[in-house]
Amino acid sequence: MQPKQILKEHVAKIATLTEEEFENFFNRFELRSFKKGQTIIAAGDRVDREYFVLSGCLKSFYINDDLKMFILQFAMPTWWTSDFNALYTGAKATISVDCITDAEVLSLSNENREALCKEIHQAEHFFRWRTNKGYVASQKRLLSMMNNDVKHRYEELMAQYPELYQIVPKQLIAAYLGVSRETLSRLHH
Amino acid sequence: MQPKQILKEHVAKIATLTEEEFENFFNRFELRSFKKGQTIIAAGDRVDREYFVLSGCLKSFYINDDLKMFILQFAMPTWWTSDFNALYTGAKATISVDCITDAEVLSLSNENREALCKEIHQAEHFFRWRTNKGYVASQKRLLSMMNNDVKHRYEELMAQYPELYQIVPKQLIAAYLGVSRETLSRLHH
DNA sequence: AGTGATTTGTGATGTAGATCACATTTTCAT
DNA sequence: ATGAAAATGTGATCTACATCACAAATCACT
Repeated sequence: MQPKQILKEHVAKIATLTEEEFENFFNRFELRSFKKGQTIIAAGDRVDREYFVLSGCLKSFYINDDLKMFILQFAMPTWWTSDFNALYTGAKATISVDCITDAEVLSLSNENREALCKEIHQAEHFFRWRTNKGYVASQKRLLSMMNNDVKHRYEELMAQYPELYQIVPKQLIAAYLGVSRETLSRLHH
Repeated sequence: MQPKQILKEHVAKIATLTEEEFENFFNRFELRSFKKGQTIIAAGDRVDREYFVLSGCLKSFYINDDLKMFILQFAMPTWWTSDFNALYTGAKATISVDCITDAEVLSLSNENREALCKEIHQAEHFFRWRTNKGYVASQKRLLSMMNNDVKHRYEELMAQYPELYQIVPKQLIAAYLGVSRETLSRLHH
């Protein structure tokens, strides 16, 4: 499927744009391809774009002072990713984003997003609901983190994204669950 | 300060409404007062309102099968709270909200929020940015949960909301940090 | 296909925080 | 003011998970 079509169907789930409006909407994006392992945002960068995933799998992650990695999100097709704090506030990135597999994305600048939201009421509507959903998902994950043990969280993740098991090295799954790779490995006993 | 004025100043930080627009905006809210200990949303309820805190302190929380409580948010003045998942999806509440102190809130129905967003482009803008901020804060908390030990998280919370120490029983602070009250009590050694 | 790098599994040991039990203090309603 | 209920402190013990160490397996590049 074409990038344009993928985005169109995604947006249509939330907002109603006319043909011309969607034309304008789509034209604000840039198509980009990345290879497995490539970095899209590195900690310390100025961030002025967010990314809509067309194909492949990205990860957004934080690395602490002990060089331990924590994964915020595996970004699969039709997911949005960036360092949203840096993007919204102008602060330097503390979250990095890179490619777990080869990937195609549509990138949208902060400026273009705000222009769209201003020009097209339904675009603002779309971005409001996109974030509403992200917010609810993030709160659910926080609760699961506090409430459930590793095994439970692992099964939850695999139930939701079975495809991850194939694509993503286990140590990254551990970094998402907030657990050591050794403990994850021992889970199957 | 008057409820109207509090809301006006809060909204003005994000969106620009004309006098008439704000008049319409404000009139969609209902002023309500609650006593300490009163329940605003109980798990299992249908949720059709969100709440803007004018005074006092609310908590939103989840209770698991073992009757252990986890606090998602202490809602202080100018904070918004609800079970947003239930509110947005129509599902029954899994999150409850009640009053830690006597409190005054402005309550807004789902219906009225959507009507406002439709009628007033800047209202949609406002709610988009409100959630953007919530989303970023939630992700930060998730990372802190994965990365930092209890002591660190406790100091972080106290640095951000020193007033909580006076107002909120320690066991509730423990329930926010995701730690037992005993461990929190031993932190000061 | 072969070789170095990355990923995974697994044992031994350490530790932050949970749980249980009970005493003490504080709060609140009458 | 007074008694009941709620909140807090603290010792003893338990446990899920971390960390370290190393071996085995898998991946990726020329």
